[in-house]
Amino acid sequence: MSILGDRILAQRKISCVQLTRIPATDFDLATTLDSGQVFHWEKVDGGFVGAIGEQAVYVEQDGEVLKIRDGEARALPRIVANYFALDHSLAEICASFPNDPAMNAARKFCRGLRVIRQPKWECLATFICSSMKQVAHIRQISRKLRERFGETRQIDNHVVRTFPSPQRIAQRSEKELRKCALGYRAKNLLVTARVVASGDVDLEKLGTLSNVDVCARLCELPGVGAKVANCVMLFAYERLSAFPIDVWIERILREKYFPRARKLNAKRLQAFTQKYFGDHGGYAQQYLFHHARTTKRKRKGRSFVTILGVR
DNA sequence: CTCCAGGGATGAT
DNA sequence: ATCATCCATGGA
Repeated sequence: MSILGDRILAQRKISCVQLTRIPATDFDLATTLDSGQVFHWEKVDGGFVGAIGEQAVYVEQDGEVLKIRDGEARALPRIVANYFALDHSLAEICASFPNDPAMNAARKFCRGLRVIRQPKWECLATFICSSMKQVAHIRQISRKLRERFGETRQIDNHVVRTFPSPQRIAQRSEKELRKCALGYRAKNLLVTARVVASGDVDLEKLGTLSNVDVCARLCELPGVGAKVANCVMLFAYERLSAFPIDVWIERILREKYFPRARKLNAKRLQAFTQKYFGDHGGYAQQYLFHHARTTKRKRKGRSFVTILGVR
């Protein structure tokens, strides 16, 4: 038989066999990976490849089952289930959302979206790089950081790069980091990496602190303000009440919850969201965010004129 | 081409 | 205490 034939057989064996199945009810993999909380997963034939920490993973969804590539790691099913937070009781969480038109529309639209558990440094570093960047840009920055400074992993015939450790980034220069399209964010990432690498701030230990204390400690880091801190709390510290307010969410809040209101500064908005959205506010926020960002095409009135006017 | 993006730090009122 | 400005970059 020809070499090509052998190769095809080998490939078919890899892609059809050796997939571990884990139950995943109330879960939508593609929606979750496209919801702007994680930025490095890449779509490949039928599924996605990416890294969970240091481990390369292939994962695809078949109804209420996740099929994952069983690599060397015995604990991979447990790692995947933990990463995608399959233990969150999503039905209860969604039922706890406020009952209002915007929230109901988002809840219906985002069915199966879960707030995942990300590695702390990776999440912190990525969101430091996220300021004034569109999701597509953040994906590109994440990819460049991984390509230049991360480590190579292999899953099937795909190459996956891990996110570089704080030590790894700490020993680069600001100029090197700027080559990853970071702009002014390079210095913030570099200084934060050096603070974390030095042990001056222990990201794991912050997990034992209260919400306000975690937020305060994170905000001491350069490039970390209220919004980034809340993203890290929500996506890496499992503080499900953390409610990040970015330009999208602020627009939604003003349009849907405070139509023609004056005197709405960031502090008042933040106070409202904590009280109104409650213990699972972070989930509610993520649903509102993804719904708005995904259905942005329908901007009304003047925008159509603008769109038609430009070529 | 212009617009704007999962903001934060700084200096001016 | 609140508000305005600047900061770099590239996809849409």
